[in-house]
Amino acid sequence: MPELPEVNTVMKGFRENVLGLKISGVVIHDDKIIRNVSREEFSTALKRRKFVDTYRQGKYFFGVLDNDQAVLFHLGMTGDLVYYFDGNDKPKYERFSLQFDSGLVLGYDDLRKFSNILLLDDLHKYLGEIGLGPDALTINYRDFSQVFEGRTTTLKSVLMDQQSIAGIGNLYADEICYQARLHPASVAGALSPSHLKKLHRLTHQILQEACDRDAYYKIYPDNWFWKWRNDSIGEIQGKGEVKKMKIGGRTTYFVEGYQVWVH
DNA sequence: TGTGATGTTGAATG
DNA sequence: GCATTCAACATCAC
Repeated sequence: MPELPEVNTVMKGFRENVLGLKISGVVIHDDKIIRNVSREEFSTALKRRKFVDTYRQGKYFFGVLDNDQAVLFHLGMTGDLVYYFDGNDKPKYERFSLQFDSGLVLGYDDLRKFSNILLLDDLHKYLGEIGLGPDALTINYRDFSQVFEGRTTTLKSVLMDQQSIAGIGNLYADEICYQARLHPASVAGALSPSHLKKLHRLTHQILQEACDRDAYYKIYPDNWFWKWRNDSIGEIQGKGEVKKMKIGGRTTYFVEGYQVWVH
């Protein structure tokens, strides 16, 4: 689920619900869910503190504490934040929860446990260490086009490479390729400046529109590829047949003939 | 029933 | 260095 717009929406909810509230308790159900410190260290660090800010780069979002430490919420494939007052509303796969003075509980729900939850002293230092690329919403054209230079892999693989551009996952990569009318298996380094300009513009546009709609795909624009990107594979009127293939190990949908293969 | 696929990523391999 | 594959985990659809 979570690519940049989904993470941005989760972060918005976090800001609206818990910013400024004092943390009164921490409950950890799964010992491995906090990856870099023990459950005791995590609890001690958070108790009686407040989140005062958030930060996001790509799919990585941080809650910043009032002592400048930060908690990374990297949601993996199935991570989500759930807010409740009544213990009966606890999500099914809650791995840990934070209790606030107001009685509100923030539950961290994660079925598949691919998430990365870290307690960090310096979030920007951490981002440097993992070499995360510039955020896909704000990357400028020069940086964007540079990451394609000399690359022999596919267009889609570069779009999804978090060290090149942070925030694009499987679904939005397909959407960008479709709207750019470029085949996702096009050779990245073979794309012309006009292709790259179009890709850069669409990346911003698509992710921004998705963020504006709070990643609620039911209200995505009608002309998006989104609704055809499923297994009831058919024909898009006047464009071509919807096909499926593996690119970079990921299931990829595209419209044959409509999306030009540059190589 | 077993098999393969699922939005994430990092580590291992070629 | 770069590109690709697999593993981490739990569930679901066929």
